[in-house]
Amino acid sequence: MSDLSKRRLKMWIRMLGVTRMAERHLREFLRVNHASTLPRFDVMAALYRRRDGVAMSALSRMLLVSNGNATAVVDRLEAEGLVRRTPFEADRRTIHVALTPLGLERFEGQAAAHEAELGRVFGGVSEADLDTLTEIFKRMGKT
Amino acid sequence: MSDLSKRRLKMWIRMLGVTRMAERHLREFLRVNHASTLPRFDVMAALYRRRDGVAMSALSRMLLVSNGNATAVVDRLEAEGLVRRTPFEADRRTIHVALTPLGLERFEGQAAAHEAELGRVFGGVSEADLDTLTEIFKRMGKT
DNA sequence: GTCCGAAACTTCAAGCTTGAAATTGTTGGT
DNA sequence: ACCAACAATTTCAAGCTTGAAGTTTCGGAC
Repeated sequence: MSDLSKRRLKMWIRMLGVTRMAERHLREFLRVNHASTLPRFDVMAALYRRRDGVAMSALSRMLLVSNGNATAVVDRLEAEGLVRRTPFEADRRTIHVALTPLGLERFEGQAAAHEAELGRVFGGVSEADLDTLTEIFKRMGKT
Repeated sequence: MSDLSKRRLKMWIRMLGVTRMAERHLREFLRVNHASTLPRFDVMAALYRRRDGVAMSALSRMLLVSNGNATAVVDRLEAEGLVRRTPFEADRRTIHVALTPLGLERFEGQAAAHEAELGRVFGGVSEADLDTLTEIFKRMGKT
């Protein structure tokens, strides 16, 4: 195998390591301080950005997870009263999901804490590195 | 919240996106072409690097997963005959896991294909970006 | 030698995730 | 109006993952 493909592999392994570290830290944080989980937080964050509600399919596309997965997480959030499903009249196949007032309140509490926690996870990263990463990831996303 | 913390959040979200894309692509590749999964591949890769076998605890530390998780994946690989558990005489609490000849053969077949597949996933990334990322991730790992 | 705390694994329940199959609704061609 | 293809969602089985509790073993204090 070429040297280039070895370098790709090395980069990927390191990237995976950093991502797992950060996820582990954030999962622990949500569990201990907010009795929640990463997938729940992700769903609520997506619904927070689209306050008017989104279709289930749009939700799973945003989060890059399968449809069945989105259904399962939304089921649990709905059972806890944090999220609401509303039938969409114009097309009765689709269902709109949105945060309930309780969900909104709960999420806003968690979001600030989550943002602060990221400071603990990535505190050692220089501002220059931060912006370099964002730039490169942005380019990668377009491919 | 500070501008800095917003930039951290932005970086993290993009990083997560890229990682999920890549994982999804690789998972699909392993499923279709090798009837396998990412966790199985990860375990076998770890065992390939430590050909003489490792303790279960060392394995889960390498992979950044819980002990229970390592047990479950090794159980399945063992049932398929790809991996072997050997009691360790010097300390009967620990168990050594190693690839079987079949597992070794199977992994070598997959590893080259996996490396090639990474070329498809990260083909659009310039060599300069590749090395920049590796550098930064290396620094991040040390924190 | 005995006991107690720590270490290495496994087990377990609950939740997460996937991909495929099933269900229900829409739409366009005829 | 029919119906076949397609689209949105849910259901399902299987596998993944975690954190906590349980089992066995080790090692040091006494």
